[in-house]
Amino acid sequence: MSISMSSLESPPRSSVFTFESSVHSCHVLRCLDDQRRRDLLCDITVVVEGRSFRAHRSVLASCSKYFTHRASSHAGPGLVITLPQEVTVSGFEPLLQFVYTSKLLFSKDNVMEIRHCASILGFRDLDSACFDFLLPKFFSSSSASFQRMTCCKTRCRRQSPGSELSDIDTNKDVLDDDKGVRVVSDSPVEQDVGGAPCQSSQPTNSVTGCKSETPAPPPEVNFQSDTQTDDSLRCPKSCKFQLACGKDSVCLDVCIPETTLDSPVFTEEGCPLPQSRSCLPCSSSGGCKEGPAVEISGENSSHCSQTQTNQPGHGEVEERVGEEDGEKREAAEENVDKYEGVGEVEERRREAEKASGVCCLRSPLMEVSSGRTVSCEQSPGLDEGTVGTASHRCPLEEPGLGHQSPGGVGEGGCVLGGRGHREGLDPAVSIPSQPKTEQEQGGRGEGEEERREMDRGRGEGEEERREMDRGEEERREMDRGRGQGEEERREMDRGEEERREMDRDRGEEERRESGWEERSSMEREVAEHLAHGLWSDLSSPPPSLLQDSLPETGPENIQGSSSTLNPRSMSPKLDWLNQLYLTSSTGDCPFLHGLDRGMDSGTDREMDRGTGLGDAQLPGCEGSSQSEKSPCVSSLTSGDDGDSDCFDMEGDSESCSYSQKARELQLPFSVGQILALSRNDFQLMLRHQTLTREQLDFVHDVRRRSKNRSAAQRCRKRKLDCIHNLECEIDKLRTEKDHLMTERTNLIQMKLKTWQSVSELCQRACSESALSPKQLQVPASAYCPLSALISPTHPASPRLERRLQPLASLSASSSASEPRES
DNA sequence: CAACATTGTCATCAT
DNA sequence: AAATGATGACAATGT
Repeated sequence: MSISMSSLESPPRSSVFTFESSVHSCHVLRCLDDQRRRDLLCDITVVVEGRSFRAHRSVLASCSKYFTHRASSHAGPGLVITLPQEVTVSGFEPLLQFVYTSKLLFSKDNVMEIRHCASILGFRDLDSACFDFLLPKFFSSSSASFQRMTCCKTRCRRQSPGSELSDIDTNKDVLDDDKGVRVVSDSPVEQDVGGAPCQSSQPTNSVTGCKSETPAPPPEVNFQSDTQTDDSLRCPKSCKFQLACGKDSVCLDVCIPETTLDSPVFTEEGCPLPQSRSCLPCSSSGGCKEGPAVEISGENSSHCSQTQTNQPGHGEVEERVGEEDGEKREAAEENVDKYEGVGEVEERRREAEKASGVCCLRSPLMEVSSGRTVSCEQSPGLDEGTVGTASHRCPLEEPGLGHQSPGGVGEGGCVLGGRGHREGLDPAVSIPSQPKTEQEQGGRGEGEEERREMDRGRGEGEEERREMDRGEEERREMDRGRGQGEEERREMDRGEEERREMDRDRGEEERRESGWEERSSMEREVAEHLAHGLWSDLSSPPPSLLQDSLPETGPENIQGSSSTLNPRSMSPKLDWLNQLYLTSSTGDCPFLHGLDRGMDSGTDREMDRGTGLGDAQLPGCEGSSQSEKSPCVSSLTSGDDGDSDCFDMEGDSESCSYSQKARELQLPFSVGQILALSRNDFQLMLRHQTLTREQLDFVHDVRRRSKNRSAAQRCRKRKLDCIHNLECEIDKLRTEKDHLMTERTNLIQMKLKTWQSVSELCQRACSESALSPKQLQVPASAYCPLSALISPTHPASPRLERRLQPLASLSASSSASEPRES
């Protein structure tokens, strides 16, 4: 994210904020690259095969052990380093570019040289990270090998040391296989060889997130035996995953949007989470140092990266489990990764690249080291190699991308930076801001739309979440039933769509100017979607805290609305709360920096409506900083552990009475906060407040009632749905019964005819064989009792039908033999 | 005013 | 042990 205000590391109640700019490092590296190209401030000359390359020694040293050693041993300016003969220009040049852009351009022709050079020069970020994964992909003729994940690859290497590279060496002839190159360079969606290291090649059902068939993993990959492969690998509902997510909603948010965008989810075992889990490049090796993910194709890399963060076995990041805000921030960053590579533009580029057979590898570590280390900064224990956030991202991009994007260093960072810029850091790279009209037209409808998006994002691709989405659908139906301006809302939704269209157009233009052209409108939508989806859950408290504090705060407080509405200027008593907001508010979200405005207006109004407090009662609301608000999704959906649910304040009277009581009790926070805070935040709030027994009881009472209220609503809705489903079932069964009855009638008629023909045949047989009917009846009775002949309409028993069959065949044979006899 | 629907709340159980 | 969700039951309110 471009801006994040974190204060977790600061002691509670002390309003210390940290400004973090994730675009800063991106800019730095970009500038350095620019300087290198213009030979500005370069202090080292690298000679390779007689050719000189100017660069900055510190930059080179930061990426290469070789240069670290050589450059540090030479103090003066004008250092000239002649590389060993083994290092070739074709191998070194891409590496140099990689150093300054974090993107590695390579083709099947020079990949080995690059790797060789990287190995010689000690490129930490590339050697094991990239080539250990990449080369086998290039040289493996088996598509199955492409389904392996990076982490697994690393693990496999450990399991069977040297197997990979030796395979490479012995299979160089496969290098020319276009398949390999294409795979590496392209999106794996339609390919028989999974380009992404972290998933199988089979697209999954976009709804279930599961695929029907799971190709057998390559022999050397043993997912089952891998220590990383626990239940959480296979089960999206695994506790571990949820723990890592902080809440399941996060996981879902993370998982869903791809499906929403028809971007297939690749899974390892048919479920989306395994894939994400299995994408952990670092966890397997206990840190990214050993093997940062070298992922292929933006889409899937994004899949992986974004979910990795939520994974428990995530190296050092795992240690931060429990630091919710850190996770939230991290998850948000990962959303950017997801944002990356998803888009038509990139798709086209990949196709073009596929044709050229040239790939571009972006190093996650470079990105990290280049700046997107927000989480890192918050986790002092993380070193460069273990920087969790970006180390999961190893998208492979086409060369054009790198060139076209000035912010080549760290796409994700740039994406974030874009938003960050938009928030004032650098208008030059801004994404078009939402029109002001958005706020006006947004209102309820947009809030609803955004919420739907959030819920969509939260729900698709995961069964449980779908359940919740259904709940949301139900809730919407309830809303419709209540006649809450559904038409108007649709109108607003349409308006929102149009606005987005306009935004897209404008955005394309601006992005072209600012070097963001690789971000398609679709990608941006994805970003919005993700941001909203994720942030809705991640930051449920802030909006409520901000907004719901209003009803609670009396006129006296409203007068000092600046302090009431602005969490950063709230009473010192609530400083810790400020931190709470800031660490999980839209301010953290790179997407929402540019998106929250319209949405917030919608949610504001929604909340206002819910609380029965309109704008008139909230004079400060309009003036409050938008970035300080984040969407609060009032949802009846359940399933999350209560961390994400915002309170649906339906009961105005209750809320008012609560507010009155709260005032009487002199609660230091509002009822809205009580209701809207997540469980953890709520407990945190209570912990930070010294409340009397009465106050505590009240707070818990209010919270319990509100939760129960929404639970009752859900329950009733479910019940109604159940009834409806049963009614549908009854109808269906009725229809089936009618059908069966008709069929029965037909069968009875057929049976009657059959009996008639049989009796005729019997009679003919008697007459032709000159037997008396009695004589014939004796043997025939064994098969065809007369009673049945007399009343053929009587439901025949299966036994009777069985008896009839040989008789019928007998009759048929006899009738067939008749002509011969005659 | 009765009948019905809706909604909030409580009690209880399960997780 | 506490918090939470689900659900049956009851009461208040609205239609």
